[in-house]
Amino acid sequence: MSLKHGLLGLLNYAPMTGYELNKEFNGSLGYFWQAKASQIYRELDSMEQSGWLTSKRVVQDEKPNKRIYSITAQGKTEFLDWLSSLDPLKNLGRMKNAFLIRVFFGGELSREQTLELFRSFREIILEQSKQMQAVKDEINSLTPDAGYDSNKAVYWKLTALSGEIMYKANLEWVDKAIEILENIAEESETKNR
Amino acid sequence: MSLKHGLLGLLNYAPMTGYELNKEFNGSLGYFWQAKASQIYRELDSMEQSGWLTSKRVVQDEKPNKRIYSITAQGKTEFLDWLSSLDPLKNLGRMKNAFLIRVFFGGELSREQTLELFRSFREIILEQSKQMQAVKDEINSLTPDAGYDSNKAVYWKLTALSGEIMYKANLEWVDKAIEILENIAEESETKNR
DNA sequence: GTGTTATATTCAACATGTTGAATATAACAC
DNA sequence: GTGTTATATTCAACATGTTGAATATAACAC
Repeated sequence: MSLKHGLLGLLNYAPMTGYELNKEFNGSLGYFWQAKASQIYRELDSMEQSGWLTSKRVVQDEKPNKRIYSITAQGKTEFLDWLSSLDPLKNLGRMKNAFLIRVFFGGELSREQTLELFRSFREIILEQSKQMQAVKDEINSLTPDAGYDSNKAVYWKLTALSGEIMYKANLEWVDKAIEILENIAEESETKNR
Repeated sequence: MSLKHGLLGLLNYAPMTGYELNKEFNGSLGYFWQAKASQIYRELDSMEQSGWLTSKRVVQDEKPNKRIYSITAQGKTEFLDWLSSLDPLKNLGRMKNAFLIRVFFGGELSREQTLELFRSFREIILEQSKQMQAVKDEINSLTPDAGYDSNKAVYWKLTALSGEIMYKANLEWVDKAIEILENIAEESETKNR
């Protein structure tokens, strides 16, 4: 139930339309949880039915009508309960990593093919880690004016730090893996001479 | 489509029943991709309908009947195509991390509450990293007899190495986070004196 | 002038994942 | 003797996630 609660948390800051939420989401939570706009709208619907939100339709002339969502008292309770509960932590930490499934079956490919996979993967991780770094710099450059809240910023920085450390570790692993595979390739070449 | 292809890869080693596949899965791919038995049975059904598998029903006296699945030529092609394709890599690397959603909203809780969250999270990660370590030791102790295949083992070791490095990085982050939060707590205490 | 982006949803169809109940017997643990 | 584990699926219901089409206008870029 992370997406619903993430949206609830954003609406806890201020009422918003689905469109605005989608943008907010992509600029913050989106770095560690992905969701399409169509999913967000559907979740908002279901949250309203649960009584966590209310919505007001605003008629506009020149643009499509919009619907502004606000969190209810019940929604706030739900959000804070979820946020502070130690229970759902148990399911966390278990990582899902589709690339490792392919690595696991690497023996079915040639060494050149697996090396190519690893090199492509390396580029993707490197690209993402650069984006992460940019976000980190942005957060660190926030100044106490313009809605800056040092208490919130501490936690935003911690999420960016996690991204930084995890990408670094992933790169370290890819590099080690490439090195190992290249050495094996060389060894068998030497043998074949 | 990782689960289907993961199961395909296991059936590429040998024909198996859903029950056996579930056990195999939990002892290997399950470390980086989770699936319930009921999901596995359903996927097998759908894979058979796609022509990737065939199944044979085996009647047993004392135990429930079982169904043995075998990979087809079409299934093998599908598996190898998936394994070597560079295309699906693009969606990878994007991490989903439900704990970070909660960290992001840490400002809504008291410092003691967030510290409690981090400490609980630390225990969970530590526990999982120990399990990972046990698996790593197991793989490393494999010897060339008993179905050991040094080419496969290289890749199994690489998956275990990834787990090791990622858990280590996650622990490094949690420790840093706890340190940061404790220092802030102290500072505000000092101010309040 | 032509194409793209921003605005603001809604909808359908399908894929993937979770929870838990139901069935039935043998073997092993305490 | 009583409870748990292993064997071997099947099923229903629901939750979550993905893909892509549909609608309509204004503003900006080249």
